[in-house]
Amino acid sequence: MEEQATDVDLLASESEVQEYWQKNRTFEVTENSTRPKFYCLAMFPYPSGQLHMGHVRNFTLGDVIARFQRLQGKNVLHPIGWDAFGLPAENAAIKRNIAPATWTRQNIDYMRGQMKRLGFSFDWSRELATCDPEYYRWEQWFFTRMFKKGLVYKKSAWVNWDPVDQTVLANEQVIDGRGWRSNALVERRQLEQWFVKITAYAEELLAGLDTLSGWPEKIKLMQRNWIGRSEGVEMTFPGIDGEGVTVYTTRPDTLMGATYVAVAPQHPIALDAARNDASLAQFIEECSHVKVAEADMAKLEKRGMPTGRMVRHPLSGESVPVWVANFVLMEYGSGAVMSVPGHDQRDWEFAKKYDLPIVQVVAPKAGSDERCDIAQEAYVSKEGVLVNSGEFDGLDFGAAFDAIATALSGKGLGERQVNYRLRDWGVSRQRYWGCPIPIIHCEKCGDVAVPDKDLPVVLPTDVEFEGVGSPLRNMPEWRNTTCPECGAPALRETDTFDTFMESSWYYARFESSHAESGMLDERSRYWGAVDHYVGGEEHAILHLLYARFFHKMMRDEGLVESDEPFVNLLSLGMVLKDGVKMSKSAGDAGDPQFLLDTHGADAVRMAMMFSAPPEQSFEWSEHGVESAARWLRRLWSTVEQHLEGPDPVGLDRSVLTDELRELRRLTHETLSKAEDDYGRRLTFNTVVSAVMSLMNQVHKTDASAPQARAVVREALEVVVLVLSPITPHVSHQLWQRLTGDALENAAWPPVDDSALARTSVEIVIQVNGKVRGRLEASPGASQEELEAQALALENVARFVDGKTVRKRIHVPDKLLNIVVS
RNA sequence: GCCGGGGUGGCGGAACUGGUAGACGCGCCGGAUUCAAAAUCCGGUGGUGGCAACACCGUGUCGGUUCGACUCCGACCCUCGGUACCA
Repeated sequence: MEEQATDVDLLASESEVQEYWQKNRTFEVTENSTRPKFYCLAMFPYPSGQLHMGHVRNFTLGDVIARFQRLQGKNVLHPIGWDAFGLPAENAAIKRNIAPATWTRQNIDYMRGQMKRLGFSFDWSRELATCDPEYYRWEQWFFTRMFKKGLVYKKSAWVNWDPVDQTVLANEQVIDGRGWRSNALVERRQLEQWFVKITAYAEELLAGLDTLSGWPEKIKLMQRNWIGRSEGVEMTFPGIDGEGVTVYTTRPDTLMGATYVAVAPQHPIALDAARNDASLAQFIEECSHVKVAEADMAKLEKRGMPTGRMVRHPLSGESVPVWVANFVLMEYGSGAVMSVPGHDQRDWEFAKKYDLPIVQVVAPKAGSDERCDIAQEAYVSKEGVLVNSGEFDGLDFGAAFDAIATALSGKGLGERQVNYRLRDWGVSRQRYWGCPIPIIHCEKCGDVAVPDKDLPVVLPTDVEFEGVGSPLRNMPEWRNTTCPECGAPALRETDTFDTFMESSWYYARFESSHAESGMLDERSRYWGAVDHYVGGEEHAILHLLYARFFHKMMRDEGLVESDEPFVNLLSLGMVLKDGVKMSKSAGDAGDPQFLLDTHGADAVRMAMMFSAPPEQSFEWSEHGVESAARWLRRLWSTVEQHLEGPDPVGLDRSVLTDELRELRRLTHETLSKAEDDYGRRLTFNTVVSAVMSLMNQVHKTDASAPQARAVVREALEVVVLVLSPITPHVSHQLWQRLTGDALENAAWPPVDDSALARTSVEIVIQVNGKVRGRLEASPGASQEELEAQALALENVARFVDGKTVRKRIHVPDKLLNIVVS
């Protein structure tokens, strides 16, 4: 039936549809709808210059969900904005001598154009950029609330310091221990910085995960592990000739096997000991030339040195040496650990290396088949019982934990304690391109919050930025101010916020778009939590945890009502290019512009959706785009040819041929599958393939008879509608032609269950689990019936004859397995 | 190092609850159309053996559970993401 495809100009057609959307403000939403609300949000992008295929995937997936929910009759909020502060703008400023603000605004303009070209159904009236004073003003306002509440404090923390550029470096700017521009050996330095007490919410952040049934288990598991709640004992090893050392352990049962104590290189006891020990001082100095990152610390060769100090074992009273170890983190716990080389592999290796004693205090229970040879490796199991532990011998893990904790408590040297791996959130950045921290330092009054009436503290944008030193520190006219409390001359804080601050609440601001009366307004009550949040799996921990934390702080401030910001989460795999993730640091690899210009937005969107299911990472290849465009042109010409025929007659189900019944069954199966894939499974690749299969069937159908035309018409309408979330431009045009109505008025049609009924099913016949034949049977055929027919099949008989049938497994309407011996 | 994923034809992937492995598409091969080509349409396509019917092998590796394993369990290899200052 195929004629040659008419040459449809997909590109011209797309700009026509986009003009229509713009003119009709099709996707702008208000809060007074009677339809149920649905808030769909894809993680907003950093304006790095141009979109890459990772963005295309992210926003297409969000758009598909938004458009599907509209077809389901929801009032859909689908906003977009820009995570506009950040490091790359400063890098660009240095490299190209362009102000960060100018560079950022230019990038936003270009990327907005690309997004419009991709046909995303955003409500553009709600667009925001986090570098707008109108936006960050409320972040500053909120920070001062938290400051007054005591959720914000200052403490000293480590940074990577570039001694040549006189600047703090991000971890990614430190390459092999050297500054990326200066190539200077980076040092660790301590600076006074602002922290927000996320640990105060650790328990709630952990418990809240159990309520998030719409989140992938793997994300919740990662967050649980990140928070890292543990139950243990904090105890002190009293000093002999100086200070004692406090340690935290989750294995107090092994305490009698502690043969030394290891402290971080920056631990006070280490620094003190180094004063009279040049080689120790040298060792500590060497340890300071490691990047602040945990991964780098952990990959270090484990090294240590004795401090010469001794402490007393809290129970045995024996002298225990204190060592400095480069793998002990000052910022975790008390910066010291008790070392039990018999029952901790890392301690075991350290003890072997430095010839420290290894004592076994736990042994496998009698009759256990656990391996235990302290000479070869540490025995780390919690299944054993205590030995060599005096009065505690014979106790298992639980009993020993209790007994030793009680003994320590009795001596006043230790207490049970719940500990978290989670650390407080350091929000200070020694950067220019960020939101100014709204604090004023007064010599008399200390750190004072900027009063509401003086907000926002606007970041000056007319700066010379060279990447050396801090521009804000060098701007006395900005920095010098007066104390809001006493009126004396005072200085502004020159640090800016971590950009995770801005991305922790933007979802809420979209709801109360452009509110001038406050951070959020009553519109946030209508929209509530984000119903579906879409974004890359690389944000599984930091961004999503900070946003959950921020939401709870906003709730406790009376700004939002829900406990969690994101009801459902779709965590996307990476789009890889040559095996690595696409990101701003990967340059402009994967700019979709050329593909948009040659094949159009629908083809790019369809190819992207068809490539892989959302959670999966995959290597991007352009090959699918051309074939998607070809497929869409063919769909178009098929619809056109259909419309050239006579007007359709009404569908009469009672007179359909088997072939037409089959096509109708496939049509309604596709409809049913697509609804499930869009709404529940979120696998849009399988929607595309189901629709392709249906079209293959349409092409095989002889559509000359009136009833055939009616069945084909139904199939074409289903194809156009079902595909419309993915290919909105083509669907818009074809729906108009098929139905005479606008696509945005369309509703998802009901599945006709009667069309789904089958007249016969294929049964697979197995012998001993191997497929030996198939047969057609009526649905519901009995096992006896099927077995008789099966044994009549030559190939089945061949494997059964001369053997004894031992068992039959029957899966109704699917399979019969005959087990013989 | 630690935490969390992933590994299926030449390629992207499908198989949803333990029940036909490879749907759908790309690529490739053959055919139609064409003076010829492009475009388009039709057909074939996991490997090995066989004229064929069909058989054997096959979902990273090794082992286990089961009538039956891509799917469940154990060990390992490779790979990707995160690792608190990239966002």
